[in-house]
Amino acid sequence: MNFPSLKSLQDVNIEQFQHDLISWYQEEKRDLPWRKDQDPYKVWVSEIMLQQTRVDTVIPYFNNFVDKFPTIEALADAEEEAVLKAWEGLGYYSRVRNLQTAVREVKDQYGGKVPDTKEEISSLKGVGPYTSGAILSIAYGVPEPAVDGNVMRVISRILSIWEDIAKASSRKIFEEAVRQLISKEDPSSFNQALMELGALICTPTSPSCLLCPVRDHCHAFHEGVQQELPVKTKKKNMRHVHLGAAVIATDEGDVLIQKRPESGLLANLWEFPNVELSGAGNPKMELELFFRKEYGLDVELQAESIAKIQHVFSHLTWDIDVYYGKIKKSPVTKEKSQWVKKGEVEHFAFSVSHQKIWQRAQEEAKS
DNA sequence: AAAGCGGGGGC
DNA sequence: GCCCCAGCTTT
Repeated sequence: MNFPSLKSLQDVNIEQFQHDLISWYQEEKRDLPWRKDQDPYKVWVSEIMLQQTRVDTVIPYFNNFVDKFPTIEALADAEEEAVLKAWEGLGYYSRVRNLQTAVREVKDQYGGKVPDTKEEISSLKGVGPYTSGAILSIAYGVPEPAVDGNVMRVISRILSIWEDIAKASSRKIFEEAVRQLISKEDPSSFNQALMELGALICTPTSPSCLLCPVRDHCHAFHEGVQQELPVKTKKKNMRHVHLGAAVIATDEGDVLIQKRPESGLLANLWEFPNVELSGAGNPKMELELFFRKEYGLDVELQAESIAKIQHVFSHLTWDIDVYYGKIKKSPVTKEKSQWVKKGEVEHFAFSVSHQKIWQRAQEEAKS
């Protein structure tokens, strides 16, 4: 394959670059919980959590997760409900469902040992090009690239690469660059150093070039174009969905919840009954009709909504009108729905938007 | 190649 | 408000 944009590699003193980068990393690296050992399982968990998620967000989740599921075996044998609960609020929930699927595969097919070849590890559910390289280099010391958003940003500046990093095909260019730059003696520190540099120094906006340990190797800095790199085209507009949701409670202190479908958005998480509003009629009427048809319940909701909640996803926005209603307890006909005690709601995994709904409803119940 | 998939923080 | 974040899977 031909990489015309990598001619700048010839200008880089690779040995010196490795030394400057790794020395800085050894001196400045943050004390993070997944850096306490090289247990492949814990490296794996951390890398999945860190996908599209900041370090500060991940730290408490990681500590709780490895406390509850300390080994491959423990996670493989856990209930999915418990695993989702441990992931609650972290987002991209398919990550953890794929992780459990993959861990069970490791237990059954690899004797409980995380495989150490690119082919085997890449075949595991949820392990893509980045994660396989990260686990191989960090846990096993294999000199494989681990190219994430940080690395593309850093390398695009160092080598002055103007490819659009939003394109899937661009990743291979950066992998090839890293393959030539990576330290064979310490690929773990090298890969983590690139990401640490991207997080601490070579940031998306206003990079701290004057503090950069590899400034002397950086083409973008010498040309004064570090602010213009990387090139990244932007995404499309997002969709709005208008929902009506209701918290239905009995005098005995039960509330109605339901489980979302096993695929798609927020798969297998719990939520309060809700329906997409058509705009024909008012939300209260549409919701009451929905309860009659889907649950076989005659609900009289409060006339006014108790909250309007907007929740922004990466690809769509929910505008939720929240209602509250009291009802006599009676059997429900809808599948995957059930009455639960108010005090037990917290044992189920909800998306953040429905956690907000529950919080608001409890305030309403008190008043 | 493009779309679907969460949630939070920085500016 | 927009952009980004230690990306992967499905279509």
